[in-house]
Amino acid sequence: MDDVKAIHSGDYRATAEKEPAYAKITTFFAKSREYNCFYAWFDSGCIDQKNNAELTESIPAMYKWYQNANVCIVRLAGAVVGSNISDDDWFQRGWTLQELIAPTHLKIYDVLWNPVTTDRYDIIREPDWTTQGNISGPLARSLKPENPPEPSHITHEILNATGRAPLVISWMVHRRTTQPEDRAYCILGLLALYIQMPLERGEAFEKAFFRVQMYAFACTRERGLLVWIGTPSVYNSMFASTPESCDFFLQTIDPISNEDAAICVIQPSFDVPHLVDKNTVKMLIYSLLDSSIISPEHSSAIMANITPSSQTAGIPGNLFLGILGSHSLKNSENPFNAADWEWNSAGRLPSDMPDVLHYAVLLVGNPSLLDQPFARVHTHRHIWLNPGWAEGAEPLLAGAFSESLSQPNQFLSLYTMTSATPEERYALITRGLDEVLGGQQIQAILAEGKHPKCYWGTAPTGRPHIGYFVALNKIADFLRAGVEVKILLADVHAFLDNMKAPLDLVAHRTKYYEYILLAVFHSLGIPTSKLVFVQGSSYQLTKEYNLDNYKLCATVSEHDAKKAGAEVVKQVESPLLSGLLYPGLQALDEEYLGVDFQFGGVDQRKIFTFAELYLPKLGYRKRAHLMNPMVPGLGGGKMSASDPNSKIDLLDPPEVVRKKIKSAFCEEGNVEDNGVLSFVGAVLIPISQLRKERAEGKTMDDAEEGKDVETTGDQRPFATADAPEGTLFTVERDEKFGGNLHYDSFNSLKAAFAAKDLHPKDLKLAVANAIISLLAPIRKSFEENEDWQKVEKLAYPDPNAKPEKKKKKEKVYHPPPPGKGKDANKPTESIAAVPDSTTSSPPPPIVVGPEVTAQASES
RNA sequence: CCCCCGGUAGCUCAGUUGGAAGAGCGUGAGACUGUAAAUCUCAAGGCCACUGGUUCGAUCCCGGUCUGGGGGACCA
Repeated sequence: MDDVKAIHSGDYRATAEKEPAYAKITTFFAKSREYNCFYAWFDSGCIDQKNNAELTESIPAMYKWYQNANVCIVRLAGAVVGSNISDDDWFQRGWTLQELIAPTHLKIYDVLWNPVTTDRYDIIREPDWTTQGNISGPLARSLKPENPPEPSHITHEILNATGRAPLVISWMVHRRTTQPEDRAYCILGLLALYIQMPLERGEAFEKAFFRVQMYAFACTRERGLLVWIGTPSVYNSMFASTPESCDFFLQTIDPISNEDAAICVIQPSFDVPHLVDKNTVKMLIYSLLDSSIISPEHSSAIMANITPSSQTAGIPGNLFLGILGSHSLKNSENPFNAADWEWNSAGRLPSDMPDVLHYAVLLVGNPSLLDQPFARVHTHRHIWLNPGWAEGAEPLLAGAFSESLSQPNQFLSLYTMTSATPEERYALITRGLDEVLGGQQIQAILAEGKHPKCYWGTAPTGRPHIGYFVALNKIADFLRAGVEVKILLADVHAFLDNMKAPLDLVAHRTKYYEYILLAVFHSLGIPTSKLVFVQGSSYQLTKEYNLDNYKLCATVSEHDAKKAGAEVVKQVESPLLSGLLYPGLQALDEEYLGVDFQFGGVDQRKIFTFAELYLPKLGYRKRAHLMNPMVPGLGGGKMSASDPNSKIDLLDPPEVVRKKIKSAFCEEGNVEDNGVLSFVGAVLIPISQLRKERAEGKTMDDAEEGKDVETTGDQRPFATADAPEGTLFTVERDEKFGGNLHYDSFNSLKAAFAAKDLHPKDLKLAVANAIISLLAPIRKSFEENEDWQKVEKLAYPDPNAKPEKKKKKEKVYHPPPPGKGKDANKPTESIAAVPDSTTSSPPPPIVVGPEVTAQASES
């Protein structure tokens, strides 16, 4: 229909009637009338190919449009009645697949508009769920052989069934499109109705194919998408890289035998904003069972082994089903890295294995084959497994599966909750905090053996300062306690809060924040693979979110909104409306991020109580709130982002750090109003504590802490080599004043300072050195990362560079005539200044200014 | 849409019947203390929003523009 496109885009009024496409369209309309249709739709004329928004909306919907049409009329451009119509190009193209499959009533004409059969309809499919198994009509089941499965044989029942994905995808193997990415896009509607996936023209096929699978999976949880054989997508190894991987309907695949094995690897990518959850793993097991990879008798044996009714049925022969996981890998790295699987070398699952994994591997087959690469199944020789599993020697494994099937949320929790009691976890989660609201909720979650979810949000406004260490360090505690942590980059909030980040900067600042937060986490030894970064605008602009926001606006009084934001939202003389929305959005985030509690500074308290009050009024669950203490500013008062001297930026170079610490207010013996001392208590001691515990191996759930390959910088506590056991902070001091001082707690340090045993200057030097050592790795990663540096320039344009030195207008001084002017009543002075001017005529202008030339007098 | 008021140093604001721009706070340097603060001494900083006009001369008077605030717009 390329000719139609020409009409569509060109000036058709003059030439339209001469175009062949015009005749085609009018005939199409005439045929439509024969089927009593008064409205007709055709793709090339009714979708503006240049309008990306329209495309995005249309493409997934087209399937539904075809399905709901009274009749779908097809004209084969390369066939005439009598020839073999199934050779026509229409059966080879990608976009035409849904035209063949979706309609309830399909009528096919040849190139001369002769109907290919005398029947009113050629293929009729019943759409109703009771009759969807029916397919009839003269061309149904007769155009092509039934095997391999062919679209003209397929009923809607099959298309709606779980496990349909490989079938649908396999049809694309032999179909083609003009644009490579369309080969992926055109099955979107078949896989998931009503899905909205942004289309990118010129996108590489593999990326497009991955996104189609991901969106379809997110939308439908169609587990058939996980069933494929071949090379995994580079974007996410859950999914196939090409449609050919799903083509096992077309080729003979031997079921897994005792001499064979299959491995599936689940690896979420950054594009999938959640970790592999238990249900995904479970679904993968089912999809393996569904697939023809596993022979029926093995399949039933596995089922028997994992269903709760049977105890220890055992799997015949060497066949076994195993599961592994790792959370130490970076998304981009090869999951088959031997080093990352070392923890399995003990021959059993680790006792503190979390139920949320970054990688999960399901294995079916003969473990002795794992030392060799497989032809059909992607795998790698480096995986090590304990063969003992195969013989059912690990009854826990079977127990885990049966547990998982009876209680969907308990999958693998057998392994995760053995190392620490709920009480210990709760104590770890809440230690060092200023206040906890709704702690019982967290205790209840822990008591059930589940992992609480939390989020910490930050609005990308000014450059982050060292106060961030308090919150970020606390997150290490959360991870150790098995909390799932999301980091919200609240870009929308940054804009709403008095436009602290203008719209053109906010995207860059978000990126900048992501870089710097990652660098800080790495410098603290916190494995970032466990953290999920979420950008606020990724969900805060959706329809549902906005509707909830409006609901909230109709619930909250202006007075309450204003009060809730009083501490956090910048208070100005004439506040903007956006500031009133701020607390509401933050409340909704708890629901939309699906967390159990929110974590933030005590300055967030009003917003937190606001959320606790109003979220239930929208029918949502009330969340718990944890608040960390605030670090006071160096000059006393708040550490404010707007006052550069009250804060130290995370990227400040050592000289600046020393200078700022030096100028801080720090009165001898004064422990109340002392920013330097408070910083030791709020940041340095906790970090030291964390490092000490890590050195002692007390990291509980977070086994990777400090071992992450990304970890940068010195990870020792702030204590010198000569410090006694248990020292958390050493103050180096000149022998003249008595030598080094060692403290094992903040209280002892504070007491020493109050008693004036510890001099402010010594403290300042020690603190400055500690801060410098904390910041060094962050600065280093900044200097090594060119992208980050580019983003920094875009995010924080130099204000001094912007106003291109306004040229000064030359000033011409016109002395007042004698007797006039300000000093007229002091005649001696003015006459002395202009001795020649005795008349009343004004003196000539005197040009003032260094670079003034003749131009001045011209003007 | 109508009326009123404002825009001067980083901040809060003075000021001039039109005659080379001021304070307080803040900032920087120095002195005094084993840090800082306090105190003292010194210093830096302004297209007086933009743009036309009147004038020998405009931050000031007049017009326009931009921008911020307050009030009104037939309800009492």
